Amino acid sequence: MPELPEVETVKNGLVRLVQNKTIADVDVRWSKIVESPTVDEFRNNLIGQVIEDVKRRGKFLLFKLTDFDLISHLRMEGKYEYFLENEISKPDKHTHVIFTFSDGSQLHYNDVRKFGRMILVAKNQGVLYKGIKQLGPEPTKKEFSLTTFAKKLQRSTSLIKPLLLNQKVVVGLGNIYTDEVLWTAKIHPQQPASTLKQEEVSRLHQAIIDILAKAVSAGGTTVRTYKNALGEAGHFQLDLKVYGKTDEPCPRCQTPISKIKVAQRGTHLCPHCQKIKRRKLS
DNA sequence: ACGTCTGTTCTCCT
DNA sequence: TAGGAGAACAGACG
Repeated sequence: MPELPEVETVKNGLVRLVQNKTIADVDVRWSKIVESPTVDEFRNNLIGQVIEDVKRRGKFLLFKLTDFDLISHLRMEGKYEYFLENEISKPDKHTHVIFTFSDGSQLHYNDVRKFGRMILVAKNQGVLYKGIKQLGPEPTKKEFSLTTFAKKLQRSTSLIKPLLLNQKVVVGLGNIYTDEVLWTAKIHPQQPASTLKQEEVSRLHQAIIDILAKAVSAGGTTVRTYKNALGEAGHFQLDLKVYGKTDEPCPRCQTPISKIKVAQRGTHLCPHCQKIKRRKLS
């Protein structure tokens, strides 16, 4: 499900719902969700811990506990759902982890495709976890330097779309926002990254910052099943220009949006606004 | 009924 | 070391 704006929205919901709650019990119903340590240690270490805060880094959630960091990645379809004691619903076959708090309320982790993962590490060691350590900057004006971005594009042999999906250059983009950002910057997804002109790099950089920020304000995008921790859909889907708009007119030039495959991912673009420019690879 | 599609990222291989 | 293919899994759709 989630790219950065959706994870940010889930994080904000979790802060409202479970901050300062004490974990009284943990039921792991699908053990592969817990990557490490063992399920027994995971459970034993979590019991008695207070959720002091919930943070986000890239698409990772970071629960800051009394003595541990709990890392959670939702991958494609992971969801958190919170229940007060008097309205707890029965777990279904997609409920893989249940946290019960000392006030009787529960937080369920649901994941139809079972791709999501949780990792429990020592306090403040979350940032050292491999998947987090290798992440690029957050897509904000403050963290995301245009000159560093330009240099990384220059040195890459990759096409621009797969490069943006790889979280090492900048975090937060997934398949939806990558298509949106490239349309906004008028760049073809299959343009080799090293052939972008300075002006294009600059437009792309700005589009990444702007679109992700706007999508956060809109509470994320719901195109299929995404819901935040409060069970609410996002509404950035109303602002999508190309994702899921195959054969609909481009909002800029009315040319029908086409859908192609790039790096095995469905990719939407305007064939008029986004043309591959034949340039020397430098 | 079956092949294809789906919001992610990790591992393996060249 | 970078980057492409395949894997992990389940369900919806035509």
